[in-house]
Amino acid sequence: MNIGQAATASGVTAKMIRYYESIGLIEPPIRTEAGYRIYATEEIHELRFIKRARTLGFSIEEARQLLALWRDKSRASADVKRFAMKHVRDLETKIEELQGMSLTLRHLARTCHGDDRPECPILADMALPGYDQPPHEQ
Amino acid sequence: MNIGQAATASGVTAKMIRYYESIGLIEPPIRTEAGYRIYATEEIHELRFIKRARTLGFSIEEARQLLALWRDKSRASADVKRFAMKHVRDLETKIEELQGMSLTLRHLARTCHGDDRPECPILADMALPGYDQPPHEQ
DNA sequence: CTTGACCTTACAATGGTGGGAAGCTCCATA
DNA sequence: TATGGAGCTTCCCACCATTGTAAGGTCAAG
Repeated sequence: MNIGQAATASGVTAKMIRYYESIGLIEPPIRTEAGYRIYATEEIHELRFIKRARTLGFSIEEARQLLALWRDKSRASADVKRFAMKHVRDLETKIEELQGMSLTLRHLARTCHGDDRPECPILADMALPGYDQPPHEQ
Repeated sequence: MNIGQAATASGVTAKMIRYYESIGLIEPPIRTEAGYRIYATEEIHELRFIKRARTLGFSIEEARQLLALWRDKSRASADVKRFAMKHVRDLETKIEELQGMSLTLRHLARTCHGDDRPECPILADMALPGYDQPPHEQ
């Protein structure tokens, strides 16, 4: 199985497979005489694992740690669960941030007439001072 | 007002002010004889506007468009509102993506015992095939 | 044997931001 | 007045994850 087939089978582009190899996320595979990378089922599984981790929003470094947990057959499932729940909290923090932005903008938009006239509280608000850092200086 | 004071007044770091200038987001300010950038109240307002737009999750290119709308005193408020609501939809799409990830991980974590034993459905699931692209090949 | 698809490496760009080096300027204090 | 330190200047590099491109080698089908 060469890199193109591995890409199709795993859902990771050939480009990214080479990149993951270059950063040591996956082991360099054996090569043909001509220098072509050859992947076995085992490697495809790893790539799929990585792909799935990325889809779930784990960073590459986190995927690296997950891979380590995956390979370590003797680690406690509690370790994995802790790791996963930490990521869930990270995701939810991010979600709350975005919801804050969305809500603020919705509120602003609601007060905007949205007609031919130029007056617009959205832009007016954005020019207001002291919004990003609440005023708490000396 | 030099760049450091402008940074403090606007909440945008000096570093980023120079960057915004370099990409043409703000106009190059006048300089002292020694080459120091000098900012007036007007520019501080623009920087604050940009900062606020970024805080609300607009990209720099979007901030550029918002600035154009802001400067154009005759544009219809409907244009601004449309722009803002488009961004709200973008934000909500992103939120849904993250919620999908979070939910999936929560479900997986719930089925994981989280004890000393190594069996863990979280990692088992992540190695499963055909998850990221639903199976619809030939 | 040619052609085209695929492989190889290497380098650049993206979006925002931070970090740092090397050199100049300003201002206060000794 | 000299000195020192803070702040300014430009320039280049790093991050993360991914994509694009270019120049060249290889494989398989026609």
